Amino acid sequence: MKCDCDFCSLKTIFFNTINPNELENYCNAKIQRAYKAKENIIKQNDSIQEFIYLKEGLVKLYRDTPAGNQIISIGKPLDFVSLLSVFADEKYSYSVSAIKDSVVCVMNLNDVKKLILENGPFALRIITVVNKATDRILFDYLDISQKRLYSRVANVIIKFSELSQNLSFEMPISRKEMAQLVGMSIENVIRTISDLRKDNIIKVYGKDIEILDFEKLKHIRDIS
Amino acid sequence: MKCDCDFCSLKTIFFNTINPNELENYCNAKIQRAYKAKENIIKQNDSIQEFIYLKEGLVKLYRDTPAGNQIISIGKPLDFVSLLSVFADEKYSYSVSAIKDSVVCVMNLNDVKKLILENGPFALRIITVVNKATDRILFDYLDISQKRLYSRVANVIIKFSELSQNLSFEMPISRKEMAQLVGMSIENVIRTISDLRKDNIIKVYGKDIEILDFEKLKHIRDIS
DNA sequence: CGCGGCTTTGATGTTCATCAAGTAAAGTGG
DNA sequence: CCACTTTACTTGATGAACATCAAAGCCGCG
Repeated sequence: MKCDCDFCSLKTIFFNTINPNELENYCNAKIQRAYKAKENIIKQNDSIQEFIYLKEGLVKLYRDTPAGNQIISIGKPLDFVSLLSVFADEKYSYSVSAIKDSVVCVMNLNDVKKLILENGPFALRIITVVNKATDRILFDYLDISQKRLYSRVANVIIKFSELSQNLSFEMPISRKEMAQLVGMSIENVIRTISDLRKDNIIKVYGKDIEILDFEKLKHIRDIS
Repeated sequence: MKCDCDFCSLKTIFFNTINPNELENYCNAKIQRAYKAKENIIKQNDSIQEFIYLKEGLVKLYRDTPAGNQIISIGKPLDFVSLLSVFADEKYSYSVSAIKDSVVCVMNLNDVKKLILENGPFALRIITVVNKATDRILFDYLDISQKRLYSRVANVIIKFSELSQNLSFEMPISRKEMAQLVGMSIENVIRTISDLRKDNIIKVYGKDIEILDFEKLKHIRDIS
């Protein structure tokens, strides 16, 4: 299934550096793939052949480690999926799977490399975008590693609230995944959520969460 | 002070993509700077104007946070110093200072960007190198965040031993800096070093460390 | 010499993981 | 559609890992 570049919101991310007649070629080479929730998009140790970005849905980037799964990042629409190590490595050092039903756009990595070789503005654009994305992941990680459970959980709740653009939203990941994301045990994640509920900062009905006191929640995220 | 490109070992890192007559121009635009130990090379929030890499010495990349200094990475010769966010951001989000007396090579960032625009192979090369470096930092961080104090300290000792290419070496950073690097308290870092000494895995005379049982130390690094 | 910073050790308390046990929810086969 | 199984979620109790506090020794430096 080819994607229709004229209506693809992703085009502007980097294709505005390509002249219109060239663009046609790349659009024809680009394909879309749809995934159901929980399906695997990339598997750790797969060889990197494609350049992938997320058009619709929600995905998680995670590593399989001896200590269990570790979630590196949550990917939103317009994020790159084959983000890290695309140009750095031969193999993926992480997996990607769909949290919600998702649609990705795929280009052959060699085509992208060819573009970098031939098109200076495109090269500069992609360096900027990829670096920005990797930086965000690294600094987010540096930030939370200094914080305690309470702040980490508050951080996750705020992020997903912002993602849904609503104070009342459905948490798209399980408690277990929240634990893997903040690097703590399931039980303590749940306990912290319960504490926030008891303090009337949030309301909880299973996966449905409503933020009652956003200022207090932000304060909890930022302290210590 | 200009650097003599013919004898600069850094030339091959990325300048092999530039043709010899062009090279002369860039070499002339490139300058060297020397720093004494503890001097600041980059300050957090400085505007990013230069592309810097380390020719000699040893540096630390760190952030000033409300919870104190946090060391992100140790930079070795041939590492990029203006590593992260060079192309992603306007301002440095971290500081760099010399641990040992150091020499850096500096290019104007606009010159590098111009090279990317005009020289495809150079662009591809620099994407690869920068990404590889950032990836290493991120994945190192993901690794140690799953490990306990014992393993983290073992990890640091091994890294500096490998850096000096000797089982017996002088730890170039203070205990405090070790604590900032592994994200734990000074006291517990010291306690762990003492434990390793008591177990006859290392010998310690202040900053001088000798690894007695390298296999056991690697095992401690890798468990949990 | 004395001051401040770095290092070290012990004692104490906090934060968190783990274990155990139970409830709710969601899938599964008859 | 219901018994059955499995998986997700929740709470409490306990112990391990780690931070913090306190005190003392060491070393360099003005």
